[in-house]
Amino acid sequence: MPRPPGHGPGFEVRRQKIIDTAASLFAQQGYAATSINDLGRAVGLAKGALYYYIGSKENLLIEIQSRVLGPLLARAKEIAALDEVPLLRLRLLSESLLTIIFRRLDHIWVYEHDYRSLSGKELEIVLRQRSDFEHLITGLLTEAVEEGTFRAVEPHLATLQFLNLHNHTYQWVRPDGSWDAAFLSGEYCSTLFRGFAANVGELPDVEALAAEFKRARPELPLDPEALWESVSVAS
Amino acid sequence: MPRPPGHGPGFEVRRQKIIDTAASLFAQQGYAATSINDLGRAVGLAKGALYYYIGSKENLLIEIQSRVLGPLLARAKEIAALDEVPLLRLRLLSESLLTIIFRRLDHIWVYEHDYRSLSGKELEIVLRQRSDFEHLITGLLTEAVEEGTFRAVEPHLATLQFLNLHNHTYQWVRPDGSWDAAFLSGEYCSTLFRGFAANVGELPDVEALAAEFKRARPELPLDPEALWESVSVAS
Amino acid sequence: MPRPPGHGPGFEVRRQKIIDTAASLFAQQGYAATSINDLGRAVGLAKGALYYYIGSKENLLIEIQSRVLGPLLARAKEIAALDEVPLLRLRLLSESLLTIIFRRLDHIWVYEHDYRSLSGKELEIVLRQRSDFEHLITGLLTEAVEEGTFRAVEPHLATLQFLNLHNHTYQWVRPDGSWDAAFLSGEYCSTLFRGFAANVGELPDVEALAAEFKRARPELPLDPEALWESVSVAS
Amino acid sequence: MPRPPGHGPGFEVRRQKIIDTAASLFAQQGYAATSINDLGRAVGLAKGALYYYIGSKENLLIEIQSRVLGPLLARAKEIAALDEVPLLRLRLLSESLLTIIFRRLDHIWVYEHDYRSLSGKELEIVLRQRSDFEHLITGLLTEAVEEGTFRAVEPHLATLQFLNLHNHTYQWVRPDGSWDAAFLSGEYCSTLFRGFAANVGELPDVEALAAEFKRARPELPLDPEALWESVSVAS
DNA sequence: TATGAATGAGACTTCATTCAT
DNA sequence: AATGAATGAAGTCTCATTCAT
Repeated sequence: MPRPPGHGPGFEVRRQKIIDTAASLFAQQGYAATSINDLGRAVGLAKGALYYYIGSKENLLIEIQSRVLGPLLARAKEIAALDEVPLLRLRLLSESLLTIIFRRLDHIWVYEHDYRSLSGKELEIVLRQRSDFEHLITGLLTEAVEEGTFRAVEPHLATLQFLNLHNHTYQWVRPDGSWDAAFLSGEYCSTLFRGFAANVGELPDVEALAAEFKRARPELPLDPEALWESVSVAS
Repeated sequence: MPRPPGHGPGFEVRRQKIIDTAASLFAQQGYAATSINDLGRAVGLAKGALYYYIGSKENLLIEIQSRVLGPLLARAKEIAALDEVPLLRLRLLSESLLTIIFRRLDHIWVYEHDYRSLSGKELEIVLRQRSDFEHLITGLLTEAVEEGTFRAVEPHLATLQFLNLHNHTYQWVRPDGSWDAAFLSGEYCSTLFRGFAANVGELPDVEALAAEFKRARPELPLDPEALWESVSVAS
Repeated sequence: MPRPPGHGPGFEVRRQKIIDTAASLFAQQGYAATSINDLGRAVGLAKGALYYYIGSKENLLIEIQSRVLGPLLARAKEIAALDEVPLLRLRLLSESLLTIIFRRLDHIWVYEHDYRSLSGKELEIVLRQRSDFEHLITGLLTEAVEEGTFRAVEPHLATLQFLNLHNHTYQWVRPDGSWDAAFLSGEYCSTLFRGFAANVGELPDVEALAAEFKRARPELPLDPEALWESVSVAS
Repeated sequence: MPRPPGHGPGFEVRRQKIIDTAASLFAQQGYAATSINDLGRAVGLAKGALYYYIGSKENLLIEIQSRVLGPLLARAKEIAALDEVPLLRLRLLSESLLTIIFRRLDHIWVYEHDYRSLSGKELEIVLRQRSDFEHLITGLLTEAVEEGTFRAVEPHLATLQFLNLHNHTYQWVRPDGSWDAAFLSGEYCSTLFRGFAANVGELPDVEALAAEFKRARPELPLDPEALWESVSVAS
């Protein structure tokens, strides 16, 4: 959502910093409870100048949502399309999701908490993207059932369990704590895969596969840092 | 936070109805986005009269929080104290939690979403109660590990998985859908217990135990209706 | 446009006074240049209370427009339907229009000046009503041409001349000056009727007819006071 | 209000174009409702540069007013001083006025609508010029009465009728419609002259006189184009 | 018990204007 | 000659709360 033409080189940089600050404030106090004045104070800019950068308060919310959903969906699609067993792809997708949660906890707070503050059209877009993400997971789970790795769990309900487990993490996680995204992903997947398994003894060693994959394909979609940066600055 | 003495008999009844309505509105639009005017319109009372009943807007939030946490904690303590195997107690606790979620989805929305709108002291109380609830679960999970039913999962992390799975349910559940609390509890516990099991083949048949328990002890803590009503009206 | 139910008896009275004051301020400074604060100061009410009465600033404009157009159109329809010669009806209509202009010069200023500040739907309504008014005049002028009293003037252009002459009056008229609506109407009609006449010598003595009509039918549509009051207070 | 000396040759040209654009925008949306940003977008100039040319927003209004009043008054004085019968001079003046209205409808809208947005001193100047214009007309009408062509109409009231008829035209006229300034002038003057005539049968054939005058003196004050251009660019 | 009326702070946003570069 | 950036006042409107009746 680039601003009208005719902006200096510093514009976009500063704009991104303002959105960063907004995400942080919204995460702490909530979108509705954060005033434009608060934001202005936090970034050291008068209200007028603020609007020069942001357009509107709701715009900030939109930007934050797309900062989360953009990289997430892009990454998820890449992973889902890999030529690997479904469990590995689920494991990679889990780690990507948790990585973003760890990396931008404030964005995730806003994403999870305040998406309903969006107005009609923007809300639709966000909801559709969320739905797209869900369907990718459902697809992978269905594959795992069909190939016999998982017992006959209902794919939709299994998807919801996958999402519950991951998406609620933002409520308590501390990015600087002793657990990181890779570890948590291993734990979550361990629980889910055993829980869904047709036969626990026959489950592939997903952690080994994931380690191998990361070693063999270090460039690709496994470092969320690069993707996040690229998307958020360009958005 | 009951009103000073000297109120007619209808006072408390009407007050509870107002809180019900408030919970519904807050759940739909969010606490911050719901005005006292909205509430007045919804209950058919002018603002002056409304304040006679509610004291303040934040008061409503406090009431709603305690309506959820009161019965939940009371129930959970009863269940944790039962003389049954840990897995059955976890299963009963799971169903209680989900039952409340199904029964009072609007309260849960507010509970999950807007607890951070509380001011210092009230927030502390809520957070402590939440922590108490967590510890009950951690205790049961620890028991299951110690008796060898579960493998050596880290109890705290296992607790968080249990809570993630249950607490995020409010985001998508439809109380009038095809799934009920008992079914969902069975599914969640199936996933978690298999996921945590030391040996899946040796897991007790928790569903059978739960059915037997409900048959043998129909009166006590398994019908959340009675408890909810008693607590919410008296609170 | 009555306010939501549940207002005391003084509400409507005060509301009308506020609209009066608004019309006066808008007439002096223009709609866009008059702030709600100005209005609040003028009526001695804080902003909050003001909005309790007015709903929105644009609402004031709508009310003022309808205060003018309501009585005007009602009166004009009555007059056009009278069983009198076209020239008398035109003369009566002229006097009604000028009477309203004299009586509520501030409303007319707003009506003529700021109708374009209305938003889409409300603007449409006003424009349609204006158009209805025009068509009544066109009808009467056409009658006068067809019966041979007027020469073959183009009715549309004749209508526009009638309206130009009357509607621009608000720009300079002083209600407390030496001319009143009846006099000015006589002058305007004298100019127009002679100007349009097929044969000036054969024109009826419209002033005599008007005097006779007022004497014979004093109750009906010739005293704008009553109509104005009734409409404006009830609106 | 020319800028301080030391401007390049293109300065004045560009400045005039900006005022043109401003007149167009003010006419469409009103002076108060048009922002400097709107103007900047319309002329393709950033705000800083805009201020280099315009000085202030009110300045634009002043320029537009004087663009209308300058040529109008100059022309009117020339015409009033002609050695022709009063009715011809009135007819020529009418056509000049309507020609300007047709030619620069947007300027006229601003002129008629927003002159009250001027501050004290500038407003005075405009009002005096308007008054000067009126007096020229009053003079001609008085002549016509004194020479017996017109009946004993009150010159001031007759002037106001003349002005009402002409000045309200901007409200509905379409410059690209089927009527042009000459035609409309003929119609208006026909109505007024017959309306004011002492004896309609003895009125001179003003249309013939006007045609003759235009043929005999094509160079002078009858083509408003030249005058407009000269005045507006030099102002 | 209940109401309508009033308040004043504060919300989001726009805008004319200035100025360093 | 021109720009992008910044300001601060002011604008419209909402809202939790209070209070006389």
